[in-house]
Amino acid sequence: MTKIEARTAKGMRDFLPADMLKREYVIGIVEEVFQLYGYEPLQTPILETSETLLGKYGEEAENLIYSAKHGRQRDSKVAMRYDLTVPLARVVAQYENQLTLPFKRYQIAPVFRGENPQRGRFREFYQCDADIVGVANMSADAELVSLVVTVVRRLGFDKFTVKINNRKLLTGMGQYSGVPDDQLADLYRSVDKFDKMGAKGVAAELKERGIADDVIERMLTLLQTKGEGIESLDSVEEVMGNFPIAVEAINELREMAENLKMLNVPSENYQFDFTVVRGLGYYTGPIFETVLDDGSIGSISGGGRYDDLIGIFRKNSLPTTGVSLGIERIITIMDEKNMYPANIGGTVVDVLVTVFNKEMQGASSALAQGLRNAGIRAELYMTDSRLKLGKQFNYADKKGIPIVAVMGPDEAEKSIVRLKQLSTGEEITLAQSDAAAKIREMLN
RNA sequence: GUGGAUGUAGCUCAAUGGCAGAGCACCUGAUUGUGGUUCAGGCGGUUGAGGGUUCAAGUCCCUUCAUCCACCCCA
Repeated sequence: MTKIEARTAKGMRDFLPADMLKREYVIGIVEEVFQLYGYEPLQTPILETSETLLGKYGEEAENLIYSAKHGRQRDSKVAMRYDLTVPLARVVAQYENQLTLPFKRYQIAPVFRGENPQRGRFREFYQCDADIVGVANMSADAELVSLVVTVVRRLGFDKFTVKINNRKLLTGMGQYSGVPDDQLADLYRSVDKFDKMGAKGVAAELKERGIADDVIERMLTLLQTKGEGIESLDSVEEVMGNFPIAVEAINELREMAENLKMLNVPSENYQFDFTVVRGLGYYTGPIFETVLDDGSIGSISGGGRYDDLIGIFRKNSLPTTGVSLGIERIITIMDEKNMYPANIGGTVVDVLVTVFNKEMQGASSALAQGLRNAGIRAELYMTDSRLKLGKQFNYADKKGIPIVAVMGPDEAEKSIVRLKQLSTGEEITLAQSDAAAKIREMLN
């Protein structure tokens, strides 16, 4: 029989135990902070009806949506979720009578995109979303920024910035500069590359798209408006005070700034940056994304307001804003910089209980069960070959199990046990009834 | 979708067109109540796949597949 090559599909990954322990550490912090801010868990299916997913993300993104069908189906009527935001909109519309507004939910789950994988980018990846449905004012948007800052700080990052902009402001700038309405999308796409290409690169690309030189110049000057805190907002308002949509945008950002202050968000962790665009089509108001100051990877979180999305599933829309943490990128960086506590990774086992010989298996099993009942994560040694203590120690050492409990005839007879801490080689003998307490002490 | 790089043992990699190798890992023993070190031995291959050139191909040529990196886009 020919063997099937063991491999994962393109862009898909397995997480072995050592990786999973790190992921669970990161996800645990994210979830803890989400709950600290009062967000509730939600789970939705991986498969949604195609109708639910299509037409929400823009043409380019739509090409990356996986469809799914079973063997007896000719056409695919369902597709794999592309993010967690559209499913949320669906849920809100579907269960509105069971939900109390404002609805604050979080969801940590895999999503699927048929992109070409590269560093920190995969076809299946986890998103960690927190969203607020039913609040139109900026206290919601500011809370999300505060939430992101708290998560990222707790994970051990200190040099990072949440860049904040407003879709309405971009539209206003386009109108002021004289960009035709039908070219606004092109404009956004080019401006989005500001980080990589700089002002000159963006200018060149806009020119290529057929936008006039003087328009480009006005636009780029506005985009690059800089200033401490809300100063940049003042400067932009001076120029665009006559454009209602720009004024609306600026007022929203001012309101956000006030709220961020009330929430004590460290000022070095956020700034207004008018070059932030964000790709997804559904954003309508403030938008934000988080970048590490050393620029080592793309954004590690993104979000913004999408007041119209729920309206696709329901007669009246609901004001909604949300944020998504890019946990895969965060983990990529944390792996590279080894930002995990020392006790993360390796194994979950606290103690290995040895088995001296076949006759002694009962005594060892009883000890292991006793430890488990006391809350100690105990592994009972198992093998198909000859039982040898040396091999059992070797096994514990290789797996990174910190403590070995030696249980032999002498110990069984006297109801004692020998505990050995592998890191120090230190060994003590004590009553079996005291073992759990002692192990707990040795683990600290 | 576009461009570049790379595919040899489980992993990391060698091998002028001339016998497919090393290190690590794994298993066994030295060592029948104690791990990391050491020593001895063992397991392990359709050189990604298919075709071509040649007395001879891991090596050269063609095709194809896969992976990685970058672009596009995005978390």
